[in-house]
Amino acid sequence: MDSCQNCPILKKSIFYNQNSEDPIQYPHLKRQLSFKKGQNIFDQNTSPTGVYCIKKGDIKVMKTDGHGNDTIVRIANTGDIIGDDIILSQNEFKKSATAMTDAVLCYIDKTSFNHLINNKGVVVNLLKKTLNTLRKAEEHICSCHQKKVISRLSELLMDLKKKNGIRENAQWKIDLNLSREELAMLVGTAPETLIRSFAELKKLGIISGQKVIYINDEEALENMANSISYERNTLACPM
Amino acid sequence: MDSCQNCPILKKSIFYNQNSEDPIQYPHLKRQLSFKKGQNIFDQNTSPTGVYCIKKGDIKVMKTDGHGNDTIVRIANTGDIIGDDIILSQNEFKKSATAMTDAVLCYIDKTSFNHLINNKGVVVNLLKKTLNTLRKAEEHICSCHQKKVISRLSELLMDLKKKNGIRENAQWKIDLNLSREELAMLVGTAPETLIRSFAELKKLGIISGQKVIYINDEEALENMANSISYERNTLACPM
DNA sequence: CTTCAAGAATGACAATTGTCATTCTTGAAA
DNA sequence: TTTCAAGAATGACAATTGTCATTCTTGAAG
Repeated sequence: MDSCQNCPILKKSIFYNQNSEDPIQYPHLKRQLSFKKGQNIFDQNTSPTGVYCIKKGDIKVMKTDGHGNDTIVRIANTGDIIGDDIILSQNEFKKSATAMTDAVLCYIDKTSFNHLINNKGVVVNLLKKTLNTLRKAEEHICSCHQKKVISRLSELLMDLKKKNGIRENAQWKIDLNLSREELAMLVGTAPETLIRSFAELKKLGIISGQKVIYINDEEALENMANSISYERNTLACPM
Repeated sequence: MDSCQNCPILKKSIFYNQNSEDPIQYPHLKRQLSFKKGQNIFDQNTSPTGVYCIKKGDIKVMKTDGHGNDTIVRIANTGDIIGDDIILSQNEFKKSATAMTDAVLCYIDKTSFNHLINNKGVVVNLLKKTLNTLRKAEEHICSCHQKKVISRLSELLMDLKKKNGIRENAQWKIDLNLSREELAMLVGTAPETLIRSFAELKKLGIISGQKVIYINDEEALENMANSISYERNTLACPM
C-alpha cells in the first residue's frame, strides 16, 4: 500500500492540512482500487461500508427512480470524496457511482473515516467541499426552475469547458466523455430534446463537432446560458 | 444579551456538543435580531459579514435571476444556519433570505464564527447539517429532472406535512404559510400551473382547503409524489 | 471489405407547461 | 357595511418538451 504522505494528489484532497498544529492521521484501513470505464463502484441499493477518495478519473454519481429514469446528480473528480454521506444515517443512502473513465479510488473504511474527521483540518476541508457542492446543486436547481433546455445545456458546456476545456486558437476544445444520453441525464431532459438543443447550438454557429466539440463563440454560449429563461412581459410602466 | 448556554434551542443547534472533552466557546460577538414576517434578512447583492442561527421562525432562502424569476432554494428553520457559505469565497455569495414568519435570529460575526468552527463538535454538526441539506437538494434535482409538476407539488406537501402537519382524526392539517406564488417558486413552475395542479389534487379528493389544507388521502398523495414521472413504453419482452 | 449493433439524429405528434387576459375571492382599511 | 387591492382561479392559446417510429452514422468484430 502506498503511503498517503507521498500521494501525488494529496494537496488536492481533504487530507492536506496546511497548519500542522494538529497532525493528520492518515487512513490505515485504506485500499487502493482500480476501475475500468463504465464499471460500477457502488449502487443505489447497497449500504456502503466506507467512502472513496478519487485519485484519478471521473465518477458519475447517479440516482434512479426504478422506472428507468436516471439522473446524474454530479460528476466527481480527483480529490473529491464520494459516499461521504454515510456520516448520516446509513440506510438512507440512495445513490450509485460509476466510473466514466478508467479510475483509481482509495477506499476508506467507515470507522477509519470517522476517526479521520476528528482532525480539524480534515473536517473543515470536507465542510468546504460540501458547501461548494451544495452551492452548485442549488444553482442547478435554479436553472431547472427557470431555464429552458438549451440554456441549461449551454451552462453545462461552459462548466465542462472550465473543467476540461483546451484553448485552441480562437476556440475551446472539449473532449466530452459523455454520450448524448448522459448529457441528457445531466441537463435533465430526454435524449431527443437534448440532441435538438445541441443541433440548435450548432446551427447558430456557437459550437461545432460531435464527441469532441469546439466552442466557436464563447460569449454567445455564455449569453445563451444566462439570458434565455422563461420570461413574462413585465410592463415597464403601466401608466 | 442572553447567554447561549441557556438558549432554549441550544440542543437543536450546531453548538450543542454531547461529549464535553472539547468544550464549546459560545459566540461572543453575537447579536439577537428580530424580524417581522416578510422582512428581508440579507439580499443577493450584499456581501454578508456573518452568519445567522435561527432561533425561531421560517426563513426562505432565494435566488433571483434579475428577470423577475425567483426560486426558493430552501426553507430554513429553528436550529439551522444561514449564510454559512461565507466560509467559501465571499464574493460569490448570491442568495437572499427573507422571514416567512416573525422570526428571531442570532447574528454571529464572521470572525467569531470562524473561531467557533475550530471546535470539533461544532464543525461536525455543521458538516452533518450541510450533508443533509445537500442530500435534499440532490433529491430535488432528481424530482425536477424526472417528475411532473403535480408530482413535485405532492412531494412538497408531504414534506410540509412532515414538518408542520397536525394530525386531525383521519386527516392531516397543514397551515401553509405560503402564497400560491411561493409554492410555485418552491416547486419550480409558474403560479398558474401550480394552481391547476393544486386544483387537480382537490378534484381527486386527495386534499382540501385553501391556506389551511387537509390531506384526506395520505397514501394517494404519496403515490402521486412517487409514481407519476415521465415514462416510456419500455417493452417488457421484445421477443 | 462486409456485417451488425449501438448511438445519434430527425420527423410527427401528443402531453405538459408557460403566458396573457380576465374574472372571482378574500380580507383589510376606510 | 362598503371599497378596494392583492391574491387566487380559470379560459384560451402558444411554446416547450416528451414520446414513439424511423433512418442515419459510426465503429468494432468477423
